[in-house]
Amino acid sequence: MERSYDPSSLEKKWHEQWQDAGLYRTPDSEKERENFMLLTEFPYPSGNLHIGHWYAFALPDMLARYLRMTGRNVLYPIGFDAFGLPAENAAIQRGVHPEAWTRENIATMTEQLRSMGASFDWSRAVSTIDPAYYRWTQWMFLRFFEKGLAYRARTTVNWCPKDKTVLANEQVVDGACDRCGTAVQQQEREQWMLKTTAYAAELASDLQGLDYPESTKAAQRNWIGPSEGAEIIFRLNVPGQDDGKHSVAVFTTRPDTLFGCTYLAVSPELAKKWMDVGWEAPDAVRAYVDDALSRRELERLEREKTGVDSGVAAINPVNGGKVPVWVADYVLGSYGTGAIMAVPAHDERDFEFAEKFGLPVRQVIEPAGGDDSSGGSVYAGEGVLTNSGPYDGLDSAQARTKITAELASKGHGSARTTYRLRDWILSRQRYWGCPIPLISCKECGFVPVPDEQLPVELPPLDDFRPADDGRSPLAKAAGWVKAACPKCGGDAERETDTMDTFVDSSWYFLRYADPDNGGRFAGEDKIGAWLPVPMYVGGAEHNTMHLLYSRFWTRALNGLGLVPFAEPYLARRNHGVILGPDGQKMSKSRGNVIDPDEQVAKYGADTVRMYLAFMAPYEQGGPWDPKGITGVHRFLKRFWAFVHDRWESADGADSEDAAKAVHRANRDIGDDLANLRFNTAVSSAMIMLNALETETKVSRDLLRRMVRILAPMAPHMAEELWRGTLGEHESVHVQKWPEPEEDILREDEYELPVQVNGKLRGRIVVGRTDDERTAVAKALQSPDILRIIGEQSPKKTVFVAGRMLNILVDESH
RNA sequence: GGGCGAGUGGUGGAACUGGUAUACACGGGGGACUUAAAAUCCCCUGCCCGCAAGGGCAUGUCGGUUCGAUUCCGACCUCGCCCACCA
Repeated sequence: MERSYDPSSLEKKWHEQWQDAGLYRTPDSEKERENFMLLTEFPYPSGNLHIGHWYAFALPDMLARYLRMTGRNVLYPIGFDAFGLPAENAAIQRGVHPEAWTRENIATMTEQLRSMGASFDWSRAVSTIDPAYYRWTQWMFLRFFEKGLAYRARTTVNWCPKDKTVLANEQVVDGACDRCGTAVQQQEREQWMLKTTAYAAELASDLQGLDYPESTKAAQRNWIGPSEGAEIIFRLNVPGQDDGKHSVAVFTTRPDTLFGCTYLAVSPELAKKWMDVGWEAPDAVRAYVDDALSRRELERLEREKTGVDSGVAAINPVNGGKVPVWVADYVLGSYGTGAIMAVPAHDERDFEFAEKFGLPVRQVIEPAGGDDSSGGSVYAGEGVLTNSGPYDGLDSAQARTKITAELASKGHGSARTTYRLRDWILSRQRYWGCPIPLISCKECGFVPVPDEQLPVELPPLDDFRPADDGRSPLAKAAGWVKAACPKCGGDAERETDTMDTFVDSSWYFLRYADPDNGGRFAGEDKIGAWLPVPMYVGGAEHNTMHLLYSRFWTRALNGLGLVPFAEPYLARRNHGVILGPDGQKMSKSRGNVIDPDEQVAKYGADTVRMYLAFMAPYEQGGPWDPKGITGVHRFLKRFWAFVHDRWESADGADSEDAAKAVHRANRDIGDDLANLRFNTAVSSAMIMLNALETETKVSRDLLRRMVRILAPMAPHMAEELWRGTLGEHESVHVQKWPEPEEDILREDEYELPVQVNGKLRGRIVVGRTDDERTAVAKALQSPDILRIIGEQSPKKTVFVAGRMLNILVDESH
């Protein structure tokens, strides 16, 4: 008796069944099965699962299931990246404790994630807010601290003068506090930093060996931004001080233009440093620096170039020429040395500045061949040196080498590669993050909390706003802050900053290998069994920061001998974004949000999974089409009905076409899933069913095969058919992926398209092993072809076995 | 300004390594079933000419290589994403 397809009851039934049976619990090793951790980016527990989560998890789940069926011991882990600002906002707005809010969200989302029917191993679920997890975050931090990779430095933070609070970057909207609208200022403070730049060169060069999309590699390279050039030292004449007593280093990629330098420009940040060490700067300079430093970087970028003459003069080391030193905020304090040699003739920015302030422009490069010089008065390209004394006539590349070498020999500079990458500012003045396990002692400085006292747990607190002095809310937990110095035993204070949440996600994949280990972040044997990650699937928005931080973190651990590999992820694939039906990003305010729970209620999880797979290439994504999903739903209903109908009536035999249709789908779906081509995998299944529905002879063997190859895509329906209709006892998800049989797929005869002069003119039936001569002979008997070529005999023929035959004749008139 | 990528029917898209362009699906048209609707099923559906057979045109534009180009090369146009006063 045929039952109608009722996804809601059968899906629920199997979720419970799978869970009770521990179907997706993954052992650390299995006989004759290769371990494979298929990693996806663990979610932030916002409290509600959206369609993007389905895209991120349900589709890789198809790959996980396929890999399992083809003999791998697949770990498909899940967890929660659960520290972060929204929990604090909820606490402040609604009076819920951040932890309570977060834990509740985790509970809700766990249920929603289960409804997806993904093959997560929940027994290994990791949550970054568990002290048992962040204990190891702290432990790793201390190892970095001991090695000098974690250090303290002054940097600026966003400061709201009205709320008297430090703001995270995402709390600054158009330069204003997102709560009160007050203009945000910059404030300097001491922060903990991680020395990511120590690994900049390796992080850039080692990309080569990784199986990442080209765009991801480019994003990484771009972010690290290696730039080759030279550091050049200029002696300074500072009024009121001995000439040449001080000096400044500048970074340039164009030492060949050194003779064209007509002034130096230093960043306000560097000028401030000079003042701090005793420079008696003119009032105008002080005013300018104060003003520039109070502005946000974005604002500095947007306005017209400004600056002020510092009164200091610099000596060009290559010719002894004297040039003025200006302070200008178009120079970045955080890049290179914070100072530049300005060459207005060959740099747009310097030219703009020079023009505004009447500074000289001195041309020292002539475009090679003399052809160019089109456009404005600034030639920024390479060429031949002029007005450059002994270097005249050299080309830019030669001059760079020579000038740099001669400067180096006199101690006036050196070749240098500079990176755009900055050190990682780790400190956050926040409650809901991982505490930094250090104690500040007046006598001993910053002292690590002893390992055996880890984790340093977050103290209970009622008010989660940052303290009025801009310190973290933790500063308000007086009892917690007070501590004895682990070194001298004297009165001391705990560090009150917490860590950036990117820390938590920098090593979570390691914990999946050994989530319950109480003695180490993960046992060495477990790490050896599971890591590095062979495949990491995630959103393109994490191609820069998360990926880079995580790569850095792993490299740092590797440097300490704590993990036996430098790169955490051997392969990476990105997925696209699902947009609303209007083609816009989904948002409540636009009213274009597709709620996955509603879709599941209407069509079932299998339909939602398969529609997401079908709608577009995975790396691309695109708009959700409310009509489009019906096509997939119809397919599943037809598949269901087909298997039911045919199971009872099936006798032993298949028609040849039926067997071909199934084995072809068998092969194609396998290839497609293995390569994350989910859209064509679904299409292959549809083609199979379309072909079968008109076939009368379909055997039970063939039906079994059909159900198994559908299992990765529609796990619930496949299980119900397999164990219900087909009467099997073991889950379909522990079955072997069937091998498509070559004998069945091989065609003894096939239709060969025949072209005449490159135009398709007919088809002939040829044997699989027919050679060119046979094919041509057959073609020349075909009326379709004869009609075109008439009496002519072929001038030339091109034959591609299995593909086509092209017959070339003289064009008739 | 730099980097990466994409332009194929009314729509989402398919096409292996240069070899039958438009698979699969949505939408549309027609029909069956039904009192009706939903659901389901069948047929048609790139454009132009033609009753038909058939022919011509078409993968952003223009060129090139080739027996043959959506695919490779060059120039251009358009769009998207990421980065950006990085010296």
